[in-house]
Amino acid sequence: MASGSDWRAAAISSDSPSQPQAEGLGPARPESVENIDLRTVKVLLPLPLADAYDYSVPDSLEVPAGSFVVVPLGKREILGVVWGEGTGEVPREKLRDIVSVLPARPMAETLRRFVDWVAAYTLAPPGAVLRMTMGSTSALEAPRTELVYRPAEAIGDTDLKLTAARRRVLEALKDGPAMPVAELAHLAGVGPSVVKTMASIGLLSAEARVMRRSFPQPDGLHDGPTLSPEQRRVADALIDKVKAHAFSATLLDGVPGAGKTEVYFEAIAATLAERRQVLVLLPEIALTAQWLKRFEDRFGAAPASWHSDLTSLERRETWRAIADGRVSVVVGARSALFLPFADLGLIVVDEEHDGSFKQEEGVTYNARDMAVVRARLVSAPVVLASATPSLESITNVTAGRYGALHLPARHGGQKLATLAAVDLRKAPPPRGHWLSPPVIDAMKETLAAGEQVLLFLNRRGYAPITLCRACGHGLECPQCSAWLVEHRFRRVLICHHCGYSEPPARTCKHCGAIDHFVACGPGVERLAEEAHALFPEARVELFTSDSLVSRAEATAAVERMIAGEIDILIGTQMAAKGHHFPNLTLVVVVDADLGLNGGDLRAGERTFQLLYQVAGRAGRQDRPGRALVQTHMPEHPVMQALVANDRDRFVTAELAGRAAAGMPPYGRLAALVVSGPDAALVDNVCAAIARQAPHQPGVTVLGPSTAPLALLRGRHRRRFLLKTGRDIAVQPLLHAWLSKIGLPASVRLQIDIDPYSFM
DNA sequence: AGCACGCCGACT
DNA sequence: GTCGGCGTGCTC
Repeated sequence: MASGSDWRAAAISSDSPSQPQAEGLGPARPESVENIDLRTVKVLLPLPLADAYDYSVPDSLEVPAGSFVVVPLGKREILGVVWGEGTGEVPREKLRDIVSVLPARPMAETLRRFVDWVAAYTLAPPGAVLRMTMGSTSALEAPRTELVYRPAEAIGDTDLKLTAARRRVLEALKDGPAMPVAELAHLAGVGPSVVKTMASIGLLSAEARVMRRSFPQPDGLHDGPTLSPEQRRVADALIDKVKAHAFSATLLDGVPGAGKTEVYFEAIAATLAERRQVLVLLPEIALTAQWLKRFEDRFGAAPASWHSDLTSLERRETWRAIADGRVSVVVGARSALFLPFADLGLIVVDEEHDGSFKQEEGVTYNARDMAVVRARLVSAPVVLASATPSLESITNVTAGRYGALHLPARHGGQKLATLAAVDLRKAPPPRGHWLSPPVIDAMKETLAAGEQVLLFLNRRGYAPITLCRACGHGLECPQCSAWLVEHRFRRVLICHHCGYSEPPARTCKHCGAIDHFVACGPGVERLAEEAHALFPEARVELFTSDSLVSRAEATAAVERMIAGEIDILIGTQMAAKGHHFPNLTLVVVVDADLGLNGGDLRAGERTFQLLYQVAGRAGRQDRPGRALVQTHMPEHPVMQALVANDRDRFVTAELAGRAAAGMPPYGRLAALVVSGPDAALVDNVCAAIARQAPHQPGVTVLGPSTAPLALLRGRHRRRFLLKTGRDIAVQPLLHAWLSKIGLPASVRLQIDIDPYSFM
């Protein structure tokens, strides 16, 4: 895992701002005799270092706070940001001069404070957070240039060389701007070599021009959809918040189809009218062609998008355009939160309940929560939109920390799907199969009516475990303790945690038995096989991150589904998000218990959210859909609320459980993961950590336990869970506790504040 | 994050 | 004998 969350680096950093000055030194800047004429500044580097470094400033340079500067570090030169006055704590002989200041506008103070805030909250080194704001390492490299050509000043005595082609080139340039080769050659109807030759013999002069991608400007002037009176009221309330130019946090809550997107689009239009910038955060998976099309229909142009598959050139162009204020709307996944907006006027977090806003590696932040922090720092409104708000947000509304706007279901809108549990104890599927008889009957009816079926299962691959029937040995990843998952279509065994893969073998390494491997448990591929066997005529398709590798493939699959070219769609989480399939009338949750029993705090919440979304989307006006939920525990309160599709009842049941357990949102959690290649050494460190564990009211330390993946990428892992009351600040507590622990170099300690996944 | 330094295995 | 693997430590 990235060393970005190595707390040792962070620990020192959160100390030093409060560190008293050395004795006898002046209050603001130490001024010992030899330092009196030396200007120094703190420069934060985009590296996981403990803190900013001091550098001396040559007389010729002006370096206001926020300046992007090149500084020497060891024997290389890297880009950093001036973070403030020098500390004066570094001996003069270690100080080195800043090399240069980049001609870019300095990083805004609000963004610098945001970096510090996120670093302090997540206990990550500030440099690791800074790195996220720099977008890509090359974001500030000199912009690309291209050569443009204009007629040379004096061409008097070169008449003899003016061929017809050359004349056309000069004609094309007459009175117009200088042009790059390709454009000029095209316009003059000549080959590029003509232009090049003319430049080399002095008929044309060339100069370098900065290339800048231009971004189309969305505007709010296009006609929006006609809003219902309720939608208008909610939209107006959001517009007022935009116009206030002040911080506010608002939960925008409404069932699927109630018009949340249309309503926050109105707030976006209002922000554009104020000539300020907008950031829309979406879960990676929800940034779909459908969403972009809706945006373009309303605003006449696409927003700038920021996601993981941008090329480095696109990243650089987009980053700079945002910093220059040439981009007015950015839509992106969580990392877009760290972009250098010139004048941010509104943040929207759509699908705010979605777990993918939580970054699990490196700096472990939750983009939804940090969006509220950034909005506060820039004095702008933030809107959290969801049909199934997270329990955290619901609690924040109840406590008065966030406002709430509710969109009622549209009158005459589509009917909700009917939900029913299928008790797997009473109607079990045949051995080795996963679809129960009632589900198969429902599938038959649906297919007979020419309608579509979605089988939902959150297990990739063919089967979660492969066992040897002769000795019972399961196939495990050699680097992790996770099972290897068979991907039968691709003929490989894959570790879903580290990506390790190997070809399927016929011989068991443990007992030597040949061809005794057997797949255990359900996976989407196996489900596809079962569906195919049951309905040989039906067109079955997989919708998973393994079968759809690119954005384009995913889009194409969605289009095939809408066009009715698929009868049975089988998918993981990916299939459940953001799509509306009008002819889909049966949704089957193949194993709802997977979500309820994983020892995962939010499993029930996720299952509920999934079903609620699905229930709101399946079917159409004349033929409402239905959803069948296969479970072994239909009497579980969460399952009952789920089948009743009763959000309030679910929230009440789930919150009661959380309160009883002192879990979020009623308490705070932090996970500590200790890892290293030597298990005994890791255990020693854990023993030391356990000995120093804080004892105070409202604080519980659980662990050490072997982390759910006891061996990950060759490192043995142990986990502590720190549980405290809401009123306790976790960071100082962790700080005081862990600063007493000496860590051997090979052992790493990672901290995850507000963990999501318990894996 | 890089990059060097350092201490153990197979070779131009 | 050295070339080179990556564990460990440092960079104002």
